[in-house]
Amino acid sequence: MSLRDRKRARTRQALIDAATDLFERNGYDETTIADIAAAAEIGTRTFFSYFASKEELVFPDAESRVQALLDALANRAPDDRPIDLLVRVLSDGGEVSDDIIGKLTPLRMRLLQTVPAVQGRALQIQFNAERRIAGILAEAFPGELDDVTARALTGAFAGAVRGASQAMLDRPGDLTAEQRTQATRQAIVKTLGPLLSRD
Amino acid sequence: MSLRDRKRARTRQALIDAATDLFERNGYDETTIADIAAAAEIGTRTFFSYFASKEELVFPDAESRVQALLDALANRAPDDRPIDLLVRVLSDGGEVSDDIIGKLTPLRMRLLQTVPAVQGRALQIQFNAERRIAGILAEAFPGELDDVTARALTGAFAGAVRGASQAMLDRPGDLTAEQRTQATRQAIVKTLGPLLSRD
DNA sequence: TGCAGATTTGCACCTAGTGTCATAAGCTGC
DNA sequence: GCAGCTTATGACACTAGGTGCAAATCTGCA
Repeated sequence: MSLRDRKRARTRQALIDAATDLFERNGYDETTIADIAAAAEIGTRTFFSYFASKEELVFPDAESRVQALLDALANRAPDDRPIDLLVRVLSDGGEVSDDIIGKLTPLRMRLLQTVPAVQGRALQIQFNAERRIAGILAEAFPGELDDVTARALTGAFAGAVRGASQAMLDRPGDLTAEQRTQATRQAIVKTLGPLLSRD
Repeated sequence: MSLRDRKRARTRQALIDAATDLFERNGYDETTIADIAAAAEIGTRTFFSYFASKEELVFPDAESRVQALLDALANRAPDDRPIDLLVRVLSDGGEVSDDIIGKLTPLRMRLLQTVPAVQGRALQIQFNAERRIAGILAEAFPGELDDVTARALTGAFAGAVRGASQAMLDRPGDLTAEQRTQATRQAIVKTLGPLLSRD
């Protein structure tokens, strides 16, 4: 990794850290890009060579996460059905704890529920991921799964996960992450059970 | 309906028409709100008392459509399961041809595929609708369906419909609306079949 | 060291969107 | 049909996100 790349990575991380901090302290809408850039000690204009918009800051590793999902789709057991792959790859709510549960993850949860722009962007990212996942799925099961059906299946599964997760977040009370995951999983099984069981 | 209301409705429609026209002729991004307001002969500031943003122009009847779906959920047969309600209410792709297939509907399709902001907003609208539908569903089947499961089920169905519809749109070729609907329906049945069949 | 290519950044500019406020228009009771 | 209230309108000023451009700066490499 060249000096250039290392420096760039450092600046990028500095932006994420600065933004996380400012969002938490002053709120998302109240924090301007100029603020963030200043905190990371770069020019305002330069910000946009790192992130295309303020929302992107909340999903800094979106692409690598999606890529990880796609890669995970590659290794499959001989008797895997499409749904088995989806379960294995997406069952943990799509929330692969890629980052080491830094300060950003809980913040993101909060912003998802409070800032429309962030929610919209998240849905878009997930939607695009679904498209790519379905593409791979259709490729992996030629004959068995045409692209429209693959898309429907992926959408159904992702929709169930998203719905259950969201409902859990809406539900008040002090539940541990463990409990939430468990309840989410249970709701999905209850919903899609017939699709999951063999024969 | 008072003169005030009629006038307001007329202005609102004028804005939609003007926007539709301008979007079609010059493109979405190239059309400014000032342009639209000028074409509808109102002040730029006044635009925002009719629509909160440019995207909203593309979904002028979103709220009434969702409301129609929610109302449709009310009349159910004695032996309807939750999934039966969802099928009946959402199976036509959520695309109730409420407006008389004016120029806006095909334009919306195009914008959905080309303008990220529009796509994001559409997903948000659908997502919120899912929340409300799930709420009604959970209420309608107490004991049987807790709110998390209701959300998962609604998400799954809506996700399947959305996925299949999107895949159909991605698919090139000159298919009639009829053919598309048919293929979409078929993919959904193929995907969710086990959930739909009784016992 | 010196050059080529990439990065940074200031500057000017455009558009979306909001707050404020004076004015105009519609409504309601008499 | 008029007085008084409410609501809609639009002008003005302003903030913030975002882009294009060109000069300045930095890095990689010979």
